[in-house]
Amino acid sequence: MSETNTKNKRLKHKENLRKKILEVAKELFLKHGYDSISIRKIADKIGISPTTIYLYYKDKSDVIYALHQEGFKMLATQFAMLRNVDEPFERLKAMGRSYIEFALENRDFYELMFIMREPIAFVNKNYACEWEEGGAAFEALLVTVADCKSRGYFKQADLHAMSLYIWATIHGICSLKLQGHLDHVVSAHFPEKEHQLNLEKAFDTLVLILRSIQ
Amino acid sequence: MSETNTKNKRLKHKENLRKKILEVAKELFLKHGYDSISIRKIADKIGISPTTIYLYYKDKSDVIYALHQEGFKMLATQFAMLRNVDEPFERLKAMGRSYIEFALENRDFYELMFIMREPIAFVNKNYACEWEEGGAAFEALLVTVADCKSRGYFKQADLHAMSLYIWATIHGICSLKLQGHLDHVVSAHFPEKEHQLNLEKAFDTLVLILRSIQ
DNA sequence: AAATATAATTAACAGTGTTAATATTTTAAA
DNA sequence: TTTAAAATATTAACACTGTTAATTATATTT
Repeated sequence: MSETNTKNKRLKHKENLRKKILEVAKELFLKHGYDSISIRKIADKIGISPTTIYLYYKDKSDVIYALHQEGFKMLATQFAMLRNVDEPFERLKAMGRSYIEFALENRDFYELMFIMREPIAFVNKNYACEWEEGGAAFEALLVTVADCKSRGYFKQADLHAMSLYIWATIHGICSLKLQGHLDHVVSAHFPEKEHQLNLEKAFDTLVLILRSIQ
Repeated sequence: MSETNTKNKRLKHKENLRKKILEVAKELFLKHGYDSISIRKIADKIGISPTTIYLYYKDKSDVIYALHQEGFKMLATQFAMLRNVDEPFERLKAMGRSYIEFALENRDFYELMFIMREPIAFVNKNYACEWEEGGAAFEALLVTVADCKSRGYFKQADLHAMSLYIWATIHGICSLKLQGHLDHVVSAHFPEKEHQLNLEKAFDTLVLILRSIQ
């Protein structure tokens, strides 16, 4: 009885400290960016020794991968709210807007999830399996595109290719925006234009095009 | 006479060492990736002291920015070969293929040029102007899209928005491919498909769509 | 040849991730 | 309850990183 009790306490403590490490890592990440996530800084903030962290995470990229997973949970939560949009093309548009909104409001997380190589390199070398969270998000897109097709949209295109294409386009828009390329290049050629609108205009163009190929 | 001569010699020596530093940095970059570009490693390879590099480049991000510029020269060279393609839509397709080819054959350079934040942060903080090389590449796209429009393509869409959209789409395809997301996510859902084709299929979808909205 | 620029170096600072050896604390058995 | 064992945490150290200030060496000019 008391054995299992103490065991549970230890397990709970382990879990708590593991969570605490992730929490502090997230705090550093959101406050001062990716580069200032440091094992030593995390340890200092918690009040433990840097090496203790290695008892809870394999290495630094393990911590970063945990952060990566956090981000996908956030995105999944946002996507889940769109399930009640019945008309598939409307849902597709809403997903696009939601994705862009996520990218703009969680820039660092988006970078970690879709731009940086480190987290996916970690999962490749350690788990040797696939990328569950990302796969789930892509599945949501696939289902919606399939629904669109069943209602007469995108007749000429392959489901697989079409989904990939849509994701690539919206990711491209977000990626260029976040890295500053969008405003930078465009302002050089269109100094009079309002930069904030570039992203919206690119998205509207996608919607326009998708509608026109119905 | 002899004064200017010795002055020239010194200037030449300065230029040569500056070039040598960049050359070695490029070598390290291409052989072992971005992360193994280190001031100390560059210095060791040349046989000079690490601090000497600071007499030729402001700091590490200055070296990396120089590498960044190298990449844009390479891309410009590749684009220049397409000027003789007369039919604008054919030229647009060729540019897209050329861009993708560049990304696949110079993965590290592409990452440095369009994905990483460091070089553009450097130019922002130091030159306070714009991003010439990138601007030139975008201008080439703009001109081609304008030519397409003048021949009846993309009637409904704005030149500006359309160009941005095309760039974003192709960049998105390249970006997802290079970071491994493309194959990773898709293979989870389509294990039987050939991964190499994902990129081509996404590009073909773009071309199909662009043609259909003529 | 001496004075003066220029160029390059050494030494040091303040960081980084990570490992091996050691100490401490907690749990289980005698 | 005391002792052996297991789990947990720490210190010290290694091998790196970019970068700066002070110093030395080299080349140019007076």
